[in-house]
Amino acid sequence: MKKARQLCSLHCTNTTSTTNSWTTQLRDLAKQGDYHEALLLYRRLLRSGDPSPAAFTFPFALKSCAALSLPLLGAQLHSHVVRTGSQSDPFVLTALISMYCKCRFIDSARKLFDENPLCRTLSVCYNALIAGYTYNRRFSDAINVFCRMREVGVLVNDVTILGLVPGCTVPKDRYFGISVHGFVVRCGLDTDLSVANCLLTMYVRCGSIELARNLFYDMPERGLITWNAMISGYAQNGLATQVLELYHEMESLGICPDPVALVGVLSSCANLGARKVGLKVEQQIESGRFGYNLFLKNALINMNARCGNLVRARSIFDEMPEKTLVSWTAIIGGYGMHGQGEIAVELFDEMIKTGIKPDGAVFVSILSACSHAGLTNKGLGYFSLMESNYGLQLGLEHYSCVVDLLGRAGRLAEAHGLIESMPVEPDGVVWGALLGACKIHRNVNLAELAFNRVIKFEPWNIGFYVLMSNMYTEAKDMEGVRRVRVMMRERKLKKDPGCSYVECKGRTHLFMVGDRSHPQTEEMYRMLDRLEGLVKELGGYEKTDPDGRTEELVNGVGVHSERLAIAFGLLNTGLGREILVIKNLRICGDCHLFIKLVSKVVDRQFVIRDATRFHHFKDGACSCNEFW
DNA sequence: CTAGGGTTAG
Repeated sequence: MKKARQLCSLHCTNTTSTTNSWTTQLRDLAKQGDYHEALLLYRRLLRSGDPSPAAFTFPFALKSCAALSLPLLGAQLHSHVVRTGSQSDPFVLTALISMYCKCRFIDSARKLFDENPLCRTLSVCYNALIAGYTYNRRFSDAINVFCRMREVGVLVNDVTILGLVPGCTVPKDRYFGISVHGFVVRCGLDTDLSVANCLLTMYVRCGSIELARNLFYDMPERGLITWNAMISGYAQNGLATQVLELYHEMESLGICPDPVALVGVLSSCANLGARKVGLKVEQQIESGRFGYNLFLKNALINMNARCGNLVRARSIFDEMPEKTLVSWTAIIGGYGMHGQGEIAVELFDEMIKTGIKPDGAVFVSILSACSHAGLTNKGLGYFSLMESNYGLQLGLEHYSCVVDLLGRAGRLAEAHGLIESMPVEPDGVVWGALLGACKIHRNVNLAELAFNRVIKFEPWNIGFYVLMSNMYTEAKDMEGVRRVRVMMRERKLKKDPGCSYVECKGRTHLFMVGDRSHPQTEEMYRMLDRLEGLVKELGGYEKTDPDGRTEELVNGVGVHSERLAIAFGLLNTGLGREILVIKNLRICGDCHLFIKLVSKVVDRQFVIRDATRFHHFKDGACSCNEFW
């Protein structure tokens, strides 16, 4: 790149270029995205003394100003345009409007549009203004311009639609989106691939995945972008299994994916804990056939971390010459997920040192990492810095992390106090975190309060009823158990228990809470008793946990599923081998301490894989093997 | 003037 620039400047200074070749060079630079260089060239062009040829280069120079967000230079160019009488050139006009819009000077764009009579007859000018309003998130203004365009009879074309439709971003916008879709069909614009892709993405963003899917299967031809839009659409809506299905369909049709598709696939592998597919994709990427970029590396870090290979995730991270905030968030979240909060903390501090400005997402990662590792005060420290030091808004997700943090540490009153002092209305997640903490520390009174709040927000969430019922069982409050059971029956909620999986000799074994269905059940329970003895003997809980939390191996409700998975793994896998435990960590984040302790006691390595959306496979543990 | 992408607790 540097060499190309040197060549270019040599060329520019040493030859007596004609206007055309200057313009061509400028255009090429702008097209390559080398906007800075393009503007330097433009300046030299001006200095060459002849102002009139500059007119041809205005659109490219303006585009560069737009890309670099240089409104002052853009305005200078505008006056230059006026001086040279170029404001009757449609290309220049649209470039000016677009420049102002991209620089967030939308009112200047509007002024220009209103004051220039030529503008009001040209599709391209309307298009630029509509796209500009959309870009500046002034969707209703965009709609108004679109309506006026139709009133005055200016031709609506594909680009008009492409500028307007992305303004539909929230579910309620989809009604407008649907009406535009109808208009598009009536005008015959629906045969345009980019228009169809744009509509497809619109449905995804408005949360109408059904409509997106219908459109996808109705389309007579699909381009790579169509496939990608559908894959990311599923991925963003949490439909990870559908992503993998679509990816397989793509493969069977012989369509070669590109990095965009693979990012969506990897993200779904991460959510499913689908290691086999993930590794296959990673190998394909390494073969170099599909291209490689930053997005893909971040997706690989995330996939490896969530699929149990934290070491690999770390090495990809370490080898990245350029790390973005997302890279840091992924690796910090990875360590947090595996209960290695200390490393997460080190990484977070290192990130701050390198001058990266943290955002809300990375704070969620670090707070939850602290929570899982019992680093309560460390986490509280970060929380207090969020607003004061980094000027970040505290969201519900941060409050829920801190309630979880305090709650796990047994500081239930403080957790409750924090909820009461929140400037925003707490939601079900926040109350749910308190409820979970009450479960760990057996505070039935506070649990009742949290339970009553949480089911107001998520009455359909079976997990909370099960949790409360189990607490009553522990407290031998049979009346309480009955009350919860009645509520569940009234609401027609069926038990949908959490589960863990362990891989052994190529097969995946599934365990529910308190499971006794496995043929080796007796052996497994004996193994757990032995482990409990060993851990207690070594004073494991007290020594390991800086905040003195305790966690029992077996509770009154039934043995946690990951414990069964571990017991099974210890019984059935060879010495020195890693035991892979797959657990829905979002439902039960408690397993880390246990795994850490047992890992020490038996001197074996456990690899945890997070299968957040694994329950999509619950129809049969075997079906997941196809993906793994 | 113009269609697709990574990270976030319970």
